[in-house]
Amino acid sequence: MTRLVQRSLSSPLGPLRLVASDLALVGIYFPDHHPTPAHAGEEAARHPVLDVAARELDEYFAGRRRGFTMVLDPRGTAFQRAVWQALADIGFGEQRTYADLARAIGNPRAVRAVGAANGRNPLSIVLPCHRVVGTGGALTGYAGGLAAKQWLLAHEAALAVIRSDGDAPHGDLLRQVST
Amino acid sequence: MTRLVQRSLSSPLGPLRLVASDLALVGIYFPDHHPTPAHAGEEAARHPVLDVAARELDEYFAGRRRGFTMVLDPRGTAFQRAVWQALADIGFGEQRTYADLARAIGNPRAVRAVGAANGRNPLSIVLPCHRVVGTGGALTGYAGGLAAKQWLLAHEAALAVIRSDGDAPHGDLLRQVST
DNA sequence: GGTCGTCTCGCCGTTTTCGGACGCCGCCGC
DNA sequence: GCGGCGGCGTCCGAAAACGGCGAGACGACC
Repeated sequence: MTRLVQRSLSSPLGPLRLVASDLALVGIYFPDHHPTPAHAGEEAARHPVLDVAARELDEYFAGRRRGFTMVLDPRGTAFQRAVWQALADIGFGEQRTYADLARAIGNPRAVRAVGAANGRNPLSIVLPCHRVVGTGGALTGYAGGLAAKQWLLAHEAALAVIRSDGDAPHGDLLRQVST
Repeated sequence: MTRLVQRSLSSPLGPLRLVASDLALVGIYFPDHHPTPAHAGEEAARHPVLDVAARELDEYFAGRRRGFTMVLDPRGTAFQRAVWQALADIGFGEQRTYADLARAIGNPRAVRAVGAANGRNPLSIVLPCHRVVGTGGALTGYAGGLAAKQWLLAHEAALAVIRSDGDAPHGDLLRQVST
């Protein structure tokens, strides 16, 4: 396996850890990511992929970006990659249910397995597993914590519509959830 | 799945249970076959496949037959069928090692898997898994018990060579092994 | 110093076990 | 009735365990 490098990126959700191979981004992890990822590597000052990823994520958090262009290499089983691929089809500000995703990959009864694969998504934010919720609308879970999921959804919702009433309120939501 | 029928056949190795579908023979099992097969069905008085199988097995045990002609339908995974197919290429009185079989199916490192597939051979005797031994010559295992394997090998060895000194001695070998 | 045995460990398909980022259904409170 | 909550059933994939092995590494004997 090719050597991995990493870098920390500060964000509104705390310091994110970006991990890359020579060619592609393989991981984006929250401070206390669950389950704890195995990926690790040495710190890299200059790195083509990490540089792009860091810039685009900064833009995303600043509200100036809705999609990403860096090369991705999400590593997992065939099933997991199928699920993660389906994630990529969910547009900015949209939402899907776990059942939706199961149908999308042609395995409509694999609802729970989809949930598990979602939980193993190594590229949080870029592969938008935060846009997947329960059929009833419940957030149900997130590797970076439900508060982070809520923040991301609010962030996108605020930008997805044409707003006339000032700034997005999602700064507050982070506190709301952590009861 | 098509309905299965069965019949018991007495043999020098005890009563064998023959199982068939409408079209083909799917199982030949020893009295205390290990692992216990799932196949079961109603007793059949007249049945085209079972009739042929019973006759040919009788001839085999009597030393008047070296190959079989009935239609076979060994049910298993793709890998298992590949192994069982390779069994069919081992001639009467010959022997192969598990490593030989692994090479034969083009997967030389799958030695243990070959052993496992061998153990699941549903058509004992007809698909001659008894002709497969360890590299060192050890018998290593048999669904009908090592004594049965030993008996079959001796039975074939005795008939495979042109003998001038009377009858085959394999009746005794059954006792030898069960120490 | 061979050489035979025993032990260990790598291999690989199958089987079993495990656990969950679901979702239905029923109960309870209103 | 209606909505919300909680328990349980179900259904998957993932991971670990399991052999009908075999090659190599040691040790203990001639």
